[in-house]
Amino acid sequence: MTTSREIAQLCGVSVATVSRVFNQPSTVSRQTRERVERVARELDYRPNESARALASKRSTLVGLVWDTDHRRPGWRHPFLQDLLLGLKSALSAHGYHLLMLATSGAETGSANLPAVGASLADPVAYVNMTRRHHLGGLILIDSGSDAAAFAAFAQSGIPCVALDVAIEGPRATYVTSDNTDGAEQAVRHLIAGGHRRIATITGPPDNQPAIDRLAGYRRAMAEAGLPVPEEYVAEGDFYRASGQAAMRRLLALGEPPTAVFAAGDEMAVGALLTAREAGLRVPGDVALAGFDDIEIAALVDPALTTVAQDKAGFGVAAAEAMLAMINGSGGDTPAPRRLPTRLVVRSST
Amino acid sequence: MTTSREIAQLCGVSVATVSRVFNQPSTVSRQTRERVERVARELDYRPNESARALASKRSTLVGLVWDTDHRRPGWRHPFLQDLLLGLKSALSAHGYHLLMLATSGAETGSANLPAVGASLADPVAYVNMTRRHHLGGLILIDSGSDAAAFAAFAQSGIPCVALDVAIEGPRATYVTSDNTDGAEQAVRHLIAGGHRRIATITGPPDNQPAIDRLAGYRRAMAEAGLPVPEEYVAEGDFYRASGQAAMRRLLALGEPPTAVFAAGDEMAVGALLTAREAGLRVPGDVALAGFDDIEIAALVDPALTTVAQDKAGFGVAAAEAMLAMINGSGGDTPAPRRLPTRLVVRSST
DNA sequence: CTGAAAGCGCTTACAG
DNA sequence: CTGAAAGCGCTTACAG
Repeated sequence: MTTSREIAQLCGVSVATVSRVFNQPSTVSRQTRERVERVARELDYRPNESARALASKRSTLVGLVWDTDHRRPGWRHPFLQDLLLGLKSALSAHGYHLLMLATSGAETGSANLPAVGASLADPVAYVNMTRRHHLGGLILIDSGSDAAAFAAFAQSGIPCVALDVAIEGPRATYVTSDNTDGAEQAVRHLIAGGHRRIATITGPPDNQPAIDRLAGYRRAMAEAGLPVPEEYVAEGDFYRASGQAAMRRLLALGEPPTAVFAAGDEMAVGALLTAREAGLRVPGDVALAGFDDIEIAALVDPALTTVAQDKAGFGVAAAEAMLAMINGSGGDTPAPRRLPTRLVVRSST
Repeated sequence: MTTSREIAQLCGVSVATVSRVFNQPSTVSRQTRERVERVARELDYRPNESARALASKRSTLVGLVWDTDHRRPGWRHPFLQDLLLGLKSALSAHGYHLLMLATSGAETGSANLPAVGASLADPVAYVNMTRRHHLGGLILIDSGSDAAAFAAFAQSGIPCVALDVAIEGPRATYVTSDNTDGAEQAVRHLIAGGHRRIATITGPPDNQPAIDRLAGYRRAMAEAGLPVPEEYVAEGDFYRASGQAAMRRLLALGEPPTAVFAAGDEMAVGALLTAREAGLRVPGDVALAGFDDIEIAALVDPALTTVAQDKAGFGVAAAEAMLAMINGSGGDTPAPRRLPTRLVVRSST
């Protein structure tokens, strides 16, 4: 590994000048700058990240908080792969790397070293990791009910971008899909298909996207002047089994719905299975729409009408917000972003 | 952030002693050690990672090489989420974090700073990143045809663990499923079901798991004394569309197979769709088995018989191999691991 | 068993 | 525009 000292010697300048060429190029004369740049390129020089972070207190790392504790409900993210891909490529384009922060398992840490992993039960641990590594900020992926911990991060002053959960703080923002609008589109589509008895299967009541999707359902129903009897709002938890259970309850009703909007595709698939078991034709006897457009949505029979999110765009938007805060002058925290969704009509409606 | 200096002052010792308590505890008297440990715990002290890495030349980071260049064929990993989960939790348990290394996009790097991202076309860039960040090693995920680049990493002396691709080098090893055995199990199962005309849809011919699965198919066929006409080996690329195309070719044969083993579930699903289109009943007219046990395998109709890999165990095994090399005395590179697979019989056979 | 000192490779005021 | 110097917070021979 070539060091700044070697470059400096070869160019007949001090290491300070070499450093300036890469950090405040405008303060260096064009002549020296070009000389240093050329030699650096030839020797494939790049500053040592540990030294740079130590001296400048800023690294090129952005932390990812994604609690994978087995003991958590830990629902699988509907599109983690695309999300990571978007995050990573947008960060990469600006020279940043994504650090998946260790989460403390039961017996984290060696016998001697203090524990290294963090748990969302103890947000301070993450804050400490952020400072020890001089991370540029934290990207927060909700794994179920991390809102409280995320709020703590947001207050710490560390740049934070949360996905699908609203946070606020001096340097905190979030990215989400326009869940309300997406749900509204789906329910309007059902209404346009002639349905009037339309039920919904919701996500967990403390989950923001779930709340917003329910609001979209209610709004579309209200717009059309359709009633929403209490029993038509069946609670689920985004998992398939809860969709099955909710669908059984709906079908057992005196006046069962002729259409169901499930706030997540997994639940929609569960509802589909239950309808099939009950001998109902989909969409003939009951129409079904979901949310997320996960891979299996297109594959079940009948293929599921659903609301697609901009999966990779989600990651890109989060990365952009983070970079804006890192490079920004400080006061300019980006506003929350609400990405548009798109109704994908298939044969289940 | 409390520093080692503060701890030292509070304990009335030198920073050297504080450092020793955490790095070579046996060289410190029990009395001082306990005092330092207590104070450190009270102040929630943990060493600054940048400083530690700079001074010791070793960090608590392990790099993940996963090329996500859009221009690559970039087939989606069949179970990236579980893989990451396994990796992350096993690394976390030993205080290591996973660093997703930036890949150079088209225009990586700011105007002034040298480009930061690396491309597999230029393995040296990754090697440099490894040294600049003092990474403990590199975990290599193949995204299609990275074998050449991976071989270069393996020769660099950096601890490397590849997933599903065989590498060798002074400190290199790999983890894979027992693909041959898994395929053999699947094909034996078809044979046991009375089939004799059994075809296979393969993965790319340069892909190691694809090669091994084909070998397993051949072995099972040979064991049973069944012929394998050339046309019964239909090449695919692991994607669904290739499974459809291959299935069409197989069905057009003079003597079409009565059973097909696809070397990947996506292709098996493609084959299933094609069979359905052709008006064939599965498994009545043609039985189908896949490989991977991805989520949709259980969901298609009929549900797919397939070979399940130990998804999270994959990540754990890779992490363990890496940790063994990092903490090992040096000479002891772990032997490649071949994880057992498990046949999951469903209704497509 | 412990401390003083050098050093890891940078960055950043401070002078000039 | 440039350099000398201090410093970032640790670790690690080297003495004692």
